Amino acid sequence: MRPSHDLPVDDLGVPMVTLSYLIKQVELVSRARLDEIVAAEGLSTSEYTALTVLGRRHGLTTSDLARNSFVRPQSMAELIGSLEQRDLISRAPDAENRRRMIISLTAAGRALLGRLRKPVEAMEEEMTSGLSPAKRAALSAALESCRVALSGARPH
Amino acid sequence: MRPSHDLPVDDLGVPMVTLSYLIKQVELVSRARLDEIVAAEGLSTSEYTALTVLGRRHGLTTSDLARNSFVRPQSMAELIGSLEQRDLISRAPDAENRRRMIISLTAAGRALLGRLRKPVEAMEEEMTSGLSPAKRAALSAALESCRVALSGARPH
DNA sequence: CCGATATCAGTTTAACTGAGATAA
DNA sequence: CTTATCTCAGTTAAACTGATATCG
Repeated sequence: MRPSHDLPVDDLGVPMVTLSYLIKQVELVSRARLDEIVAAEGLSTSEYTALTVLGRRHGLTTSDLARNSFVRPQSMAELIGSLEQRDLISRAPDAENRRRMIISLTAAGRALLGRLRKPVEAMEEEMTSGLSPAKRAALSAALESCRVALSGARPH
Repeated sequence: MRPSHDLPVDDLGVPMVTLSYLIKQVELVSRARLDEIVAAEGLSTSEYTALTVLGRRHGLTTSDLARNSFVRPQSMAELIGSLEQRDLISRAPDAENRRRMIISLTAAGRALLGRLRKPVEAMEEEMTSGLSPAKRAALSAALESCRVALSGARPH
């Protein structure tokens, strides 16, 4: 008899890996690759991620980015300050709420993202090389479903 | 005309989110939930993860676990030392290689994993509540394919 | 007055690098 | 001789908490 504290097993009794463990493992390997790619442009992966979010959505503040990355505003402020010093982003007070400092990519920031586009796409191509286009699309859709189900957040 | 440094867009010109970004986002939300769940038993998510790996595979050392989590052996040694002090794991020299210290779960460690099984499963159920069983299975398979494609392609 | 944002300051944590001993 | 493991020690990086000011 199997004790109740055993890990979940499949039909053959093989210990199963949880979905969150699999997600973490894929995140670890893709993160390691991304670290190398963006380091060539002097960026950390966290900085790169912030830049891509800023390239996709407009009118964001440091606090918005902090919530997006599950860190405190003070932590994100340090990262943003570094990007600002390097002229990859700029900030300007929101006309409607002068407490908010709206962040924008500079031309240099957009150019940097442009240089990283191909190598990042190549890494993702390699990562999904075992999947048909349909399965890859299903993977993205399933991940988005997981994100929404757990956070209740609005779609991108 | 769209400058070459623009981010990828879909057929409607909507900026697209990369797969690695989606994976990171799902990892962030599931990680936040897992943090809360395992904190009830005085664990960090990293500690919980190490315990689940040890519950699934036998004969592992600190260095093995470090490789699995992409950290240095010294970092994993600190985590393992803490689990050992709490009697959740024990270590014994490998008979065939007395330099290796093989880690095993103690009865207390297995019991702890047992107590966490249901709440963790409940979180994953919630995360995949928008997916059919077939789609959830496909998600796991696709993630495993991604992991192998990226990590199998490189030495070390 | 309250809530959100920004910012300054100090602290903690979890990783890191380096060095040295031992076993196969 | 080389490589892998373990361990001790110090360092760094990136988060954290706390406090303060301002805007709406």
